[in-house]
Amino acid sequence: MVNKEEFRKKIIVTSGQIFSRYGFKKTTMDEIARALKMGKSSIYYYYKSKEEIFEAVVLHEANILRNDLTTAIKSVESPGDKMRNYVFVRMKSFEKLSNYYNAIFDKNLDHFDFIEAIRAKYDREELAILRLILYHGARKKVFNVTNSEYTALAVQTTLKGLEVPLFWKKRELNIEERLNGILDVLFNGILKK
Amino acid sequence: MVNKEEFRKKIIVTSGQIFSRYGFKKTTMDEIARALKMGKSSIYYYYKSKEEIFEAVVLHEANILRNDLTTAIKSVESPGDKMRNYVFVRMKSFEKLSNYYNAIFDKNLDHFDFIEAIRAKYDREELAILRLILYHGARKKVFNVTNSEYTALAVQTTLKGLEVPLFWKKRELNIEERLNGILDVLFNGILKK
DNA sequence: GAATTCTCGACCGTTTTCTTCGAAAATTTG
DNA sequence: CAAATTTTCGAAGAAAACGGTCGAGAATTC
Repeated sequence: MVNKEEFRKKIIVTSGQIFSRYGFKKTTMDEIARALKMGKSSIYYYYKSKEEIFEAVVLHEANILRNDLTTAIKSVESPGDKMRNYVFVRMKSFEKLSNYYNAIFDKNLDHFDFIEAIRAKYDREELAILRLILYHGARKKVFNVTNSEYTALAVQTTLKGLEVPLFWKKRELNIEERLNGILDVLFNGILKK
Repeated sequence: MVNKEEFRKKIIVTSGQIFSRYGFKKTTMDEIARALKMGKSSIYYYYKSKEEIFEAVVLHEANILRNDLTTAIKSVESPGDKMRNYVFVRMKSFEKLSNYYNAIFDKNLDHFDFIEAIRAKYDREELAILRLILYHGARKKVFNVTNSEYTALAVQTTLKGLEVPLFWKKRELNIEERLNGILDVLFNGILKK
């Protein structure tokens, strides 16, 4: 009884690994059960469906992403580094998460509107973070930003643009290169000369 | 008619990408068809079964591996570099190929003895290559090898040992580190002092 | 315009897959 | 220890997915 919540978490972590590798549809309950070394039916004692597990996994993963991002920007001082760290960690994490999306956009997007909810929430949070970074950068006279609100939106749009190939093509290997290029442009348009 | 062989190749390349990502079982004919932008039944005009496609893919991939290996050892001069290149390219390729094996060793190994045949053939070829590298190294007085035959076998055994975790564990991230360590040991036991 | 090559949707039989259920372990409680 | 509760599991079902077939019809070649 004391370990029940703990075991639910173990299920999330374990099945999360499989989901991230194969996506929602291609991951079977048998696989999850085997990975947990337990009978398949036992899982239904903790979660009532495959979808419920998936939901919990995505939520968990989203929280990890949030955490990674905040520690990434806290780990450096200068606004430029903060921005660079944020962008890199974000895109790296999305590369990992892209499998979840590929899983969903197969045909079933009807039932998975909870993902859109998470997404919307994180869009707002991201905007706030970006705005803060930009604002502090402007205060420190490192960035040349008059309206951090609008600029944050522009940056976010760019980042979303980077996500697109992650959905469609399976592997665009030059993503790191592209990131550097975009950061370059971003900074040279932003930094005080 | 002129493009038929060409199209067969396109099928191999495309489905090869999917196989390498999801393995044999999790790859569906519908997916392959969708990726090729063609009706599922049309594929059966070119190949008569999923297994036949898979067989062609593995053969194709094996040839690419052979090519990569020969160019890798031709690209450098010194025996030490040749050996190092060979080992690295081989292990990198096997990491990519490991999905095929994971696909097969689910439960169905009965029907896939053609893989064992390829494997055996490449074992022999690999032995020949290793023997040659060692032999030339010894001739150039860089390696201290008296019997290149036996030493080649020893090296091959080590490389096979490295494959094992690729089968069982999905991701052993420190494989590159391990490779360096093994090469270190190998060279320090081989190089003339 | 006939013959051949190629594509495709509809469909079939089988297998896979998610989920349920009831009963048996295992554990806790009285 | 025995009753009560919690946790595990094998068997089984209902539905979906899957590999593969077939015949008809485009598209191309002759």
